[in-house]
Amino acid sequence: MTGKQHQERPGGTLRSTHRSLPIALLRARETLMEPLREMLSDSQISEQKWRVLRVVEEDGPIEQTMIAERACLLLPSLTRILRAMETDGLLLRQTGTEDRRKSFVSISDKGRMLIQRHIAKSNDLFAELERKFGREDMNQLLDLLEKLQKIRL
Amino acid sequence: MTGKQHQERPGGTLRSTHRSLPIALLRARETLMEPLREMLSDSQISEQKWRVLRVVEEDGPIEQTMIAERACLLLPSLTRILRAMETDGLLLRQTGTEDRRKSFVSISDKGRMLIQRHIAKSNDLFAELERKFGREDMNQLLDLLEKLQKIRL
DNA sequence: CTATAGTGATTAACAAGGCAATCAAATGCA
DNA sequence: TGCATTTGATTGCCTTGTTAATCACTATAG
Repeated sequence: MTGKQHQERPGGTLRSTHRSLPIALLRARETLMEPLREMLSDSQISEQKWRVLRVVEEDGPIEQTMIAERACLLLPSLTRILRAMETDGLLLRQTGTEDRRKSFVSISDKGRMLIQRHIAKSNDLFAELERKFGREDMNQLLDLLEKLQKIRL
Repeated sequence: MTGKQHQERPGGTLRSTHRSLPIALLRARETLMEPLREMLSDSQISEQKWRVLRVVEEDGPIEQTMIAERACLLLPSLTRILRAMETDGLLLRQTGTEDRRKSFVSISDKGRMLIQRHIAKSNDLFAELERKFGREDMNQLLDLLEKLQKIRL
C-alpha cells in the first residue's frame, strides 16, 4: 500500500478556504472596517460602541436584550460597553417601571452629537464604496446577506 | 420620481442599520458560526484555531505573516494562538534557515486527524446551507464577497 | 402566601481583538 | 565596516468575545 498523503481519503476533504463562506464574510468585512475604524478613532470610540449608538438612536428607548440582538453583541459584552458609554454621557439608562429587571436605554444629546460628527464621513465612505463596487452589486449583496441571516441551520 | 428616497434632517442622517454592510456581514456570519462553533466545541477548539488549522493544512509550511493574512488574524493574536496550538501538538514551528526572523508553521498528524474528525459534519453543514440558501445564490454571494475583498477604500 | 421556576441583567474567568512599543535579525547606505 | 532603517515576531495593556455562574426580580403552582 503506497501512502496517499494529499489525495482524497475516506473522510473526504474540505473546501478551499477561498470558497469558505465564514472566512469570505470575515475578509470582506475587514475591507470595510479598516477605514471605518480610522474614522471612529478620532472620537475614541470602538466599532462596537458605534453599533450600539446607532441602534439606540434608531430605536429610541430600547431594552438591552434587544440592543444585543440588533448590534450583534452578547449581553456580557454589552453590559460593559453600556456602563462605559453611560459614564461617558453618551447614553442614559433607566430601569423599567412595570418590570424592574429590564432597563431601557436611550441616546443623550452628547451621543447624538457624536453621530452627527461622523455622518458626513460615513456617507462619503458609503458613496465611495458604492462607486467602486457598483450600486447594483451592492444592493444584491445586501439582499443576499439579508436572506442568509434568516436561515436557521 | 416621488422625491428623495431618504429624507434628510438638518445635519443629515445615516442609513438604516438594516442596510449597513458591516452590520449585515456580521449578522449573516452569526448564522453560519452558531452551528460551526457547536461542532468545534466537541474538540475544545475555537473558530480562530480552526481557521489557522485549515490555512496551515492547505498551504503547507507557511510563515506567520501569511497565516495572519489568510486567516484574518492580527499577528499578536496569532502569536498567542500558535503558542497554544503548538503546546497542544496540533502544529509544528521551525525557524527559517535563510532568514532567522521568520518561522515556518506546518500541521502535525494530530492536527490532520482533528481536521478529519470534522470533515463529515462540516460538509454536511455546507450541504444543508446550499440546500436552504440555493446553490445559485451561494455562488453569487461568494463571488460578490471576493470582489468586495479586493476593494481598497 | 410560599416555594419554585423562569427571565433580564450582571459578574467572573479566560481567550481573543486591537494598538503601541519592543526585540532580534536582516538590509541599505555612508 | 559602522549604523540607521526595515521587517518578522513578540510582549504589554486594555477592550471585547465567550461560557458558566449568579443576582434581582417576576410569574406560576400548590
